[in-house]
Amino acid sequence: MQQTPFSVRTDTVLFTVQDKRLQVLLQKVPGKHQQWMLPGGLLDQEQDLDVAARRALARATGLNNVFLEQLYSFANGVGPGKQRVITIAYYALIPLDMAQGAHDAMQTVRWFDWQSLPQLAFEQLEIVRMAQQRLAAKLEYSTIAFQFMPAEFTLSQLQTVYEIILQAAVDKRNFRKRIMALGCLEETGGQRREGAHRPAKLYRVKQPDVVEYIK
Amino acid sequence: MQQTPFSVRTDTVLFTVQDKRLQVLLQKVPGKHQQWMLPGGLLDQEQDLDVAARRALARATGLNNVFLEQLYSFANGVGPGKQRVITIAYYALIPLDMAQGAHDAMQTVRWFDWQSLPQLAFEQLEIVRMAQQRLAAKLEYSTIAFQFMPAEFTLSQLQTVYEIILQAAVDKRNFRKRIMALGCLEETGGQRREGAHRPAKLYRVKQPDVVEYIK
DNA sequence: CTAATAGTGTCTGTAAGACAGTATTCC
DNA sequence: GGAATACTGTCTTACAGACACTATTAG
Repeated sequence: MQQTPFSVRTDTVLFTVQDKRLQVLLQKVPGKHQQWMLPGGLLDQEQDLDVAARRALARATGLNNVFLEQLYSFANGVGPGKQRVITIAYYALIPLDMAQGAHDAMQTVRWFDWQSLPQLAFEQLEIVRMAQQRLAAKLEYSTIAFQFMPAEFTLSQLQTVYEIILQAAVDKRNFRKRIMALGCLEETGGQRREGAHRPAKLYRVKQPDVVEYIK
Repeated sequence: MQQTPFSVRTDTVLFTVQDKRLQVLLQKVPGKHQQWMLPGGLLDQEQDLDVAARRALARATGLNNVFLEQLYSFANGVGPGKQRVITIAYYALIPLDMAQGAHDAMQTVRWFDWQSLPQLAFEQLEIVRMAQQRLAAKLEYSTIAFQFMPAEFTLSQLQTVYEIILQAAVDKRNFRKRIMALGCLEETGGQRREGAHRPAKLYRVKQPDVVEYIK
């Protein structure tokens, strides 16, 4: 059987929440002026797709050990005589306080509001859309939102993350009841003062690396 | 940048429910004695991965227009000097009354209870496990189970499908209450007699091609 | 009349959602 | 004391689950 040769790449939608917006990290297309793309790269001798995606993300941002999950695969760039490209899309989340680090690490990357991205290859826009949908869905039935949280955080911070991603206001009392009922958080004992008002209790996630299904 | 050449294949876990078991269709490995594999094939100039998966499935089984969804992608067969293979896994469902057709179409395929499969390549066993988990999860939050149903069916048949996939007994009254509340079914007006007992009403799915998220 | 499956309603407990006032701090 | 955010509890409603008897048929 005649086989077509393929290139295979992983591309990752890296999310964070910053400035009251859900943001996506994009990387400059090398050599091209003001063109952007998802961080990613061609697959070579990596054993594992996840490893390849993590490595490409680390190369672009300097970030390791982020939450990362496979999203969907696409066949792009079809055309007679062209080499075909298979894209394995991933999405990843980093805590609020690491976003600045990603930005500074190299000057080739930048955060964009996910709803006002610059020009991207068509399939990459589709990937971002799909990733945002998956993220919003997972907020409802898993503890994925904790992946956005720094080591210590207030419940108001967490609520803000939910409101931004779901694009809807959330009732404070019901939210706290629900979150605390999960049993995943514990008080650190510390407080945060940041204005002319009562200080907020700080919490931490008991098992920060575990994303659980709930309900 | 040096590129490794890849083969890309789609492999599909085709499910049906038959003989009170969730069954998976496997295909004989050509040339090999008593070895089985998931129906699938190498990708060539297909425009779309879904199209390729459907075509490979149709080639093996003669079936078209089945419910089919992408599952996950894997990088297999790693080894120095070897050509690497990327597998895009799919899963598909067919109605109870089409399973016999798939079996008869060619003598190269057979249904197996998903819990007692013959020897398979390791990654294919993993794919089946993952597909079964996805299917069981989707039963709870979507109308995917209707994809197993023939054009007309009884509520007891439908309940049996749920019980087999979830591997748990279901209360008849609560089940009917919940299913009818979805508003996806309508009575055909017909009945089915099949024994020394009261005949069952027949139902059909209002929009058989739509799988909805519920709750 | 027996055996076998189809069909049906109520009660109870739990979880989600609506809703408003007090507490603490900084200036 | 004013402004700003943290923090807390009750009531109502909807859905999920437990539970048992009648209906209809073939033989």
